[in-house]
Amino acid sequence: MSVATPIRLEPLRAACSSCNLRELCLPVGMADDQLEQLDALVAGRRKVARGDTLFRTGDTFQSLFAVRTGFFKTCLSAADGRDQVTGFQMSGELLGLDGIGTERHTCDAVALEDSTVCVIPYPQLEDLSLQLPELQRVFHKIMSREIVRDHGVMLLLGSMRAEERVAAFLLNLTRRLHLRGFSRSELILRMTREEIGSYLGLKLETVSRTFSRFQAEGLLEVKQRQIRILDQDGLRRIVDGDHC
Amino acid sequence: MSVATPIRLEPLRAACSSCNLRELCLPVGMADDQLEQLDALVAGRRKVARGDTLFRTGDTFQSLFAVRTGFFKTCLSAADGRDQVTGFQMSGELLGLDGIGTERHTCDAVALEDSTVCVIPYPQLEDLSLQLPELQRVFHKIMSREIVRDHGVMLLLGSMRAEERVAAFLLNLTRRLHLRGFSRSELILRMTREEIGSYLGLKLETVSRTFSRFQAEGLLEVKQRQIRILDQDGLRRIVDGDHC
DNA sequence: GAGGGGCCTTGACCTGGGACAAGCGTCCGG
DNA sequence: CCGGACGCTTGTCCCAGGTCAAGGCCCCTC
Repeated sequence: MSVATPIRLEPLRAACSSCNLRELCLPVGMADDQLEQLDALVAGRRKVARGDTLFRTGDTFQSLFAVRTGFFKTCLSAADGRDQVTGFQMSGELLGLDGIGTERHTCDAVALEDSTVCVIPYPQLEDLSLQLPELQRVFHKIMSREIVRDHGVMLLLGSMRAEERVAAFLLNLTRRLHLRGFSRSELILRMTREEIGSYLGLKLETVSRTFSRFQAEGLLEVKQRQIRILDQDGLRRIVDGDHC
Repeated sequence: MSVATPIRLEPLRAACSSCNLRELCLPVGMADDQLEQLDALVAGRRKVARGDTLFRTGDTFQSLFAVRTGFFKTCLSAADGRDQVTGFQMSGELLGLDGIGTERHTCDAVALEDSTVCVIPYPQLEDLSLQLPELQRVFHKIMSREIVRDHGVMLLLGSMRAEERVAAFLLNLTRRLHLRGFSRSELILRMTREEIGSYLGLKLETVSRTFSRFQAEGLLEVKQRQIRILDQDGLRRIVDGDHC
């Protein structure tokens, strides 16, 4: 019973060419022969247990990570202890782009459930993308989309009301989950109310109250972290500023 | 008197190699022979009069733009007319990175004073960066830094109080101006209170009141758009959450 | 230099969401 | 099966910042 489980040391061999995430991840749109070269690039997989960090602020930047299974948050901590969740990442999404500029990571990446990531050594990625124009193009697009996503979060934080923020958050999550084959209407939150609040610039009580209000209005069914969306259009109307 | 001024049609020839912004702009850290190739890349300059837009949401993306002289804002407009300023750009900074991902611009770029930009056709930039690893590296770093900057704005919008936001904004502006050889303590705002407010997630009245309060506390001297910073450390203390 | 239109400031009042506190559910380890 | 910890909900109160309104300043044009 109390025998320690041996730690898996052999790196799990990754293979983009046979990965079911290839349409969502770095390989998107690449030809088969190019995919083989990508396979050689990915250095292996790494498991990250729930609650553990994949990297933290200040760590020297060496690799990007593609989420294979599981769920992450990235968060910034200001000098005075303030904390800001800057994003939630699910399978197929890239972690670590923040580190390229300064060669150090500028945020913490924490697994919100047991997860695995593909490790992509950055120097090799740069080398390979000199050989594969298609890879370079995809990579630039991924970075650009991250910038656009961040601008969307600024819009949310800068000019939306609490209800609108929460509705936008739920719609965004379900959209991304749906792309991955999950239900459009049912989801299990992997993060606490406090983490949602930090991401949305709200206090956890406000998030909780907003969920309760949405439930009372028949938009949602909320049971702890299980959410069922009953009226997607209703949520959409809220996001589009229909609250008057 | 009423003779129409002829429009300058000949594209002003740009030359990164002799540009005094080369340490702040795309050419940062590149060798002389590489700079010559960059010169060939830059398609020319474009003037943008105060109030005019360089590109708008939905325009097809063709080029990046490096601000040469002047000052810009980028802003998002939500469906319901809400507006969010996502950034202010000054000389040496790149505009248009948002367009790479979708091949359309996702925000408007508006000149806040008469400005000139260098036009960098994006397909050529991609081609050239396959030839010049150094260019690729610099470009990736610029994109990554933009992501990090955006995360900083999220922290500001998500967890700072009005005073902290305004103080952080002023410090950020003066830091960037100082890099460009301007005074660390005096600046002229090129944007309205409303634009500052939009960027900081505040109403213009709040920005105005905060300026007045800072002035009353001896931190600043405010005369319309002319600002003189009297106590930089004081501002820094405010940003670091010293308000209790 | 008169008039007008942006833009900015300031005041008075109001409200959305924060702060604080109490209690509940659920899950986990012993 | 119990106890405790953590996360969630809900109530009450309060305040930072929003809203609305009234001038004031500055600059441009005629």
